[in-house]
Amino acid sequence: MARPREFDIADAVEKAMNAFWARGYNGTSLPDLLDAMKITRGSLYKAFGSKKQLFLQSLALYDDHYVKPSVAMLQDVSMSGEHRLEKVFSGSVAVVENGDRRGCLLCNTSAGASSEDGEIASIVNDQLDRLTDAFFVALGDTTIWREKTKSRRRAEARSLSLNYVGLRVMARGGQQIEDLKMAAEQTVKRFKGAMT
Amino acid sequence: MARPREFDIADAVEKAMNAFWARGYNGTSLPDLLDAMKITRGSLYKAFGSKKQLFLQSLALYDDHYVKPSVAMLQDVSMSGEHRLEKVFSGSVAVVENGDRRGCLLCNTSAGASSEDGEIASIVNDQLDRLTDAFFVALGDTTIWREKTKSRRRAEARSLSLNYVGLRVMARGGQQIEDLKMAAEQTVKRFKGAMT
DNA sequence: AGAATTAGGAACCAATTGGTCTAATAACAT
DNA sequence: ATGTTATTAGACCAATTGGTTCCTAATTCT
Repeated sequence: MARPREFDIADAVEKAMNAFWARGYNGTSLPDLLDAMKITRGSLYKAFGSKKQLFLQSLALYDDHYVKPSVAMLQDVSMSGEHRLEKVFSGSVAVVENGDRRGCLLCNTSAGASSEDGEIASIVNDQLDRLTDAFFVALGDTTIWREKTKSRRRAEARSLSLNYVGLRVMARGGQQIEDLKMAAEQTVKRFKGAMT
Repeated sequence: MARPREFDIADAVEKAMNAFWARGYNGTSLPDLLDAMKITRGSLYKAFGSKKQLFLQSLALYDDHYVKPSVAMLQDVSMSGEHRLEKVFSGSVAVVENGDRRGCLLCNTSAGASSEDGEIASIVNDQLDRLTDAFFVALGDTTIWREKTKSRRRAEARSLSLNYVGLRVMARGGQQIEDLKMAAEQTVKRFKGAMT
């Protein structure tokens, strides 16, 4: 009978995800991961095979924990489209106000590891695209955008994605909270009215 | 009399800047830099002191070559504000169409090295802030935004900065050109009219 | 020619990197 | 107690990292 594993795989992946989120893929070394995960080298390689595979699993967990719930929220018709979209932007500012400047694992990776590894890029872009699609859905439930053509809403969803990524990167890069807040609020006006 | 230097400092810094731009600060190793700059280790350390100092000089060169000229262009009253702003966004898409997916050294650094080094973050944010200020100036020369309050223009300049950073990061991360283009064009509509 | 001074070259350094390997361990079955 | 099997522990590996050191080289001056 085999010796049982002493750690929980899902728990370990979550710890790795947080390490990668804080330091980026390239900036997170094996010792960093071992520290964060509280396991030894042999255990890490036995369970995950390689640093990259562990990163891919971290991206999948990020999807489960953050992207899918955000997409679901953006598609939740029990709330107005305005409210749903606003939650994304105000939420991104709120975490900074709470002292969390990690930004978004997808956005950080887009600017870093993606250009070195097409597989990573593909997975990251798939997640970002799903977020854009969810922006599109929520725009269809706003007073301002519901009556415009799908094509226009599609374009605006893409422009909102630029705002989202920009907001997350600027937050991570240390921009002033007041500036981030103002930028986010102005972005919100685009689907909430008062764009005059 | 000392032996004369065999390479040109400015030329070497430009080559370093391009290496850092392509691979990021942490992703660019000393051998990468020596290759790109065509000098030896001793020469690099003699001339620049450290990898970080070389990076700071690369950021300064990026400012001279890209940020200052963009700021000047955005403030050039011989063109309409609309035209100036549009040039920034269409130009960012055009370089991608030309095969250049490096993004923007500032944006990449914001998502990467900045969080590990406050000095780098400060310099990067100073440059980004100047770009935002230049957006503000150009907005004041657009038909749509010239008659609104400074406060509103300030907010919109910040929101446009999110779009700019998002566009550059998405480009680097490998997003489809058509999507980037649509996002940029939709962003342009915000100061060029036809936001209906 | 020798002196002075900085640059170039190449070896070296300690530390770190992602990954490998082997022995001991933990669990259950016989 | 022995056998089986996957896990853990910790040492090891080749390569790489940013930086240092020391000797040689290039230039001008006296």
